[in-house]
Amino acid sequence: MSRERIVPGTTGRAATAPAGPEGPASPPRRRRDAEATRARILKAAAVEFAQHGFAGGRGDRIARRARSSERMVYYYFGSKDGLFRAVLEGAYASLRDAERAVQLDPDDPARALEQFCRFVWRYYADHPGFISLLNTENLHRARNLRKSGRLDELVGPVVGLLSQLLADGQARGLFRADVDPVDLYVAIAGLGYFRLSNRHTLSAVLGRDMAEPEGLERYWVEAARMVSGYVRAGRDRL
Amino acid sequence: MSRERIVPGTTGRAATAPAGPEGPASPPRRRRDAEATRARILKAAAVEFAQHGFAGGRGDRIARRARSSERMVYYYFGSKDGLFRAVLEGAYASLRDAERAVQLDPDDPARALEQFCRFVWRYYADHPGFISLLNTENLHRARNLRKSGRLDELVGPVVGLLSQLLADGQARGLFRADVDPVDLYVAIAGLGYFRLSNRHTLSAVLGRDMAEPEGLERYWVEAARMVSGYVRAGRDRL
Amino acid sequence: MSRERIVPGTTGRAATAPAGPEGPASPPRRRRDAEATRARILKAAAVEFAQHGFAGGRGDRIARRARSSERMVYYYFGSKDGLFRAVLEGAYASLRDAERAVQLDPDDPARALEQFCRFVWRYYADHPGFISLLNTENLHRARNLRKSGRLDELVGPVVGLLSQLLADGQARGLFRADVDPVDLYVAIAGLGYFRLSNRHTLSAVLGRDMAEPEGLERYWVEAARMVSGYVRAGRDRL
Amino acid sequence: MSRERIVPGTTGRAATAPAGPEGPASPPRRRRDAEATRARILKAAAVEFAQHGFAGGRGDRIARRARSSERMVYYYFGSKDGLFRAVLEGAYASLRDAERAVQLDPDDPARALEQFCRFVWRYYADHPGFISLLNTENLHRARNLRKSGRLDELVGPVVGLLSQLLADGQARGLFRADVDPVDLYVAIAGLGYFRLSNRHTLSAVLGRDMAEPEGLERYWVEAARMVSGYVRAGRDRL
DNA sequence: TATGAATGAGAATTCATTCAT
DNA sequence: GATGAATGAATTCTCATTCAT
Repeated sequence: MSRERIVPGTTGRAATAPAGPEGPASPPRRRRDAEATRARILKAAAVEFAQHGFAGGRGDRIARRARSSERMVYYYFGSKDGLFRAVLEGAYASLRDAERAVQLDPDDPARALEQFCRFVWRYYADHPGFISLLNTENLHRARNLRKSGRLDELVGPVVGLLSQLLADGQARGLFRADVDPVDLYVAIAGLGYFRLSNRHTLSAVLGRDMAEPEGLERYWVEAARMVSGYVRAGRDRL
Repeated sequence: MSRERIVPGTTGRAATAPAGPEGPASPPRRRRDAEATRARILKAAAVEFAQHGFAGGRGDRIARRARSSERMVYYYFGSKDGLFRAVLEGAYASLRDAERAVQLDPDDPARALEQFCRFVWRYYADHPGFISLLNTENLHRARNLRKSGRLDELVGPVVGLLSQLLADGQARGLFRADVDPVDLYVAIAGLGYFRLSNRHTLSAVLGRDMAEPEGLERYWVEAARMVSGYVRAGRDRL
Repeated sequence: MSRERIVPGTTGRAATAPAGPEGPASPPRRRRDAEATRARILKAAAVEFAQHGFAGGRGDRIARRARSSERMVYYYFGSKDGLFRAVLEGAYASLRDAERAVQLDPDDPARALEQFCRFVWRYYADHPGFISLLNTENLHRARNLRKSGRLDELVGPVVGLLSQLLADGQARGLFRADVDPVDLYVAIAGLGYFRLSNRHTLSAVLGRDMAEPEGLERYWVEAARMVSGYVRAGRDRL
Repeated sequence: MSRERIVPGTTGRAATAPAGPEGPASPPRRRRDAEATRARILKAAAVEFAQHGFAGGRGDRIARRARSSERMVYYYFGSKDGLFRAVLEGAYASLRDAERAVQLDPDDPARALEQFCRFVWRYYADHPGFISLLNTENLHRARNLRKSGRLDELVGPVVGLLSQLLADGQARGLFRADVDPVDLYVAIAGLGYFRLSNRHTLSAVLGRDMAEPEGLERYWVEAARMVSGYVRAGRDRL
């Protein structure tokens, strides 16, 4: 593990080369094989690590799911560690891309805040594998993330969005002035994350399916109320 | 793994029965040793699984930390699965015991609610291993917990306490009437859990140490406000 | 490789526990199994490494030759490195034991010198595996030997013997006074070592079997002359 | 390994033919590149095999050091075996070339003998990789050398030179008559070879750096005395 | 002449577990 | 109640090599 190795293929995202003047119809040339193989492995690994964690993740299952060989895993990613890191980076990159695409109502900070919450929570609900990956990475004390080198690139604009939104609301006298955006983000995230990340133990203990859509929707409605009420102006002295 | 085996020794907590009125008496020699060994293994395993997860947990490290042998691990717990289950049960039992001991102000529901939140959050802060164990168990879709058989016995009174507290507040016209205690519990728990369970990735991404005591305290103050504001009567229509 | 591991069994030589009053007839008790297994592996490894070097040595062949399993190799020696180190230490220990047992004529330094040469040369001829092991260890720049920790214990009295012998001869006026014992030892050793260590390439190139007993004996006779002539008094000015 | 394959390009030395009378001319482009690549690979392989032996030698390291690819290694040399053989042949060819160039004083056999020794010993000192290669080839029982086919071509005139020199000295009554040139050559070679080939273990055991220039020079002086004394006439009966 | 992708076979090492006493 | 010896079956990773272009 962790030995430095020369690794072929592109490290970045798959070739989304602009089609250019020759039109969009270029056939999948041979070269794509490499990237396709690499991508299949990466995807299979994401599933495997999400399902079994890092230590529990098995190379042969990844290879099988990717319709490739264990050998290719090492060819493209060098080590199990390297593969996990690539999966993790991919997961963060996807989140960042989603964050960049969020649409918040610029004219209604209160509405925008709810949209923000909904985006965060829905992302968790739609990406259970991401939650699992984060848990695994935290088990590792974020060592892969810290080693990544691409960290800057991977961090999304989410806190910035929230800051902006809060500033807007404050400027309009709608929101109170003493809210820390980072802490608020953590609170919002926690409200959505925990219910899903711990759904199995919670379901076992509380006797209620935590991921069931209607219950989840009801919960989100209340959680959004909690957040909205908290930021509302005129409630500072509580 | 997983094979059921007949295993000697008690499965429950070690006999730490207070000697009581019969005096200090000579300690039962042999039995004592056995239970001491078993307890050391259990503790060592709790540390190991918290640090490395289930799949990443190593029998030899557990044995070494317990100043015992791998052989003894199997002697007492039958399998790695069995050992993990025992650790998990122990963790839940400890939580339950703590929950049973919570003191909430019976005359001031608002204060009681804050005490409740503080208890939950502090428990997480004081038991990082418990968080890790829960994450691992959720990775396993709670299969150990569900298989446990002792589940009833392990579930603490925490939701009951919250329900009671809410009912008190409602009766006094302090709290709104439409709060679901389970969802509120999940929200409270999430507010405290996520920040700590994901502290390493959050710290890496947000550039702020999420477990640092002062920051944590400030966060808890705000989170408590969020919860208090949410349950307060007269805010239903929001 | 090289990870520290707890390794069972004695690290030293096999139990040559003095029989004591109960007589020498103690039957091979169970306990001996471990040492017997360990010894078989060690011997098999010595053969394997001598035949194929370290990198070319195969664990499965060692296991097969030892009538054991690869697993046991790791049980007893922790790693391939550890096994090689044990083999090397064993080889040096055997040499040291042989050196301790050399008999040199105390009354005839000239004769003693020839006995000394003969001992060294014969040891090489009788232990081709030792030569191969030394070559392998030199390929590794003696890293195992230096890491050994038991180095003092492993170095034999051979240079001391030669020094003594030279001193005796000088005291009697038989040997010249300016001979460096270490350099002389290296010269003597080289005279015997090279012919055997390089016998295959030499045989191929020179067209004569370098290890053939009669040719070897003739060579030794001449080499002994060379050494004797060199140390003889009255030849200093050459 | 070992499979015979049809391989392009010359097996012998790269075309370093002096341009001669036909002038400097424009260098043949393509061919030049190919041979340069081949030569770089060969050199890199020599270093790699000298450093790690045959089994320990790694194709990727060779490729990297040669600023080429593993693929090219196979393109030019067909197999690891083939590559090693080429390296070995190159090493012997270089030795032969050096031997052909030795200058021995034709008028002073005693001096010539010392020159001979010095040449042999210095060659070892200047070519530690050659020593390592020989050791590796002896580990393989000289199978590559024997299979080479170019063996005649590769054997240098060194024993012939020594024979001639001895005959000269005998003719002049300076040297004794019963010296076997092959055995003497082996003795001389051994005196120089062993100290360097085993320098690491010797240094570890004897506590003195065997390759340190001054110590080495002193040793050579004494070793030359040993050889000179041995061949001198009038000492036959010893 | 060159190269990137791919690979089967095997290597070292580890893991959870059991046997015999 | 305890232990040292043993092990089958993985598991990660490497190696020399070949394919297709």
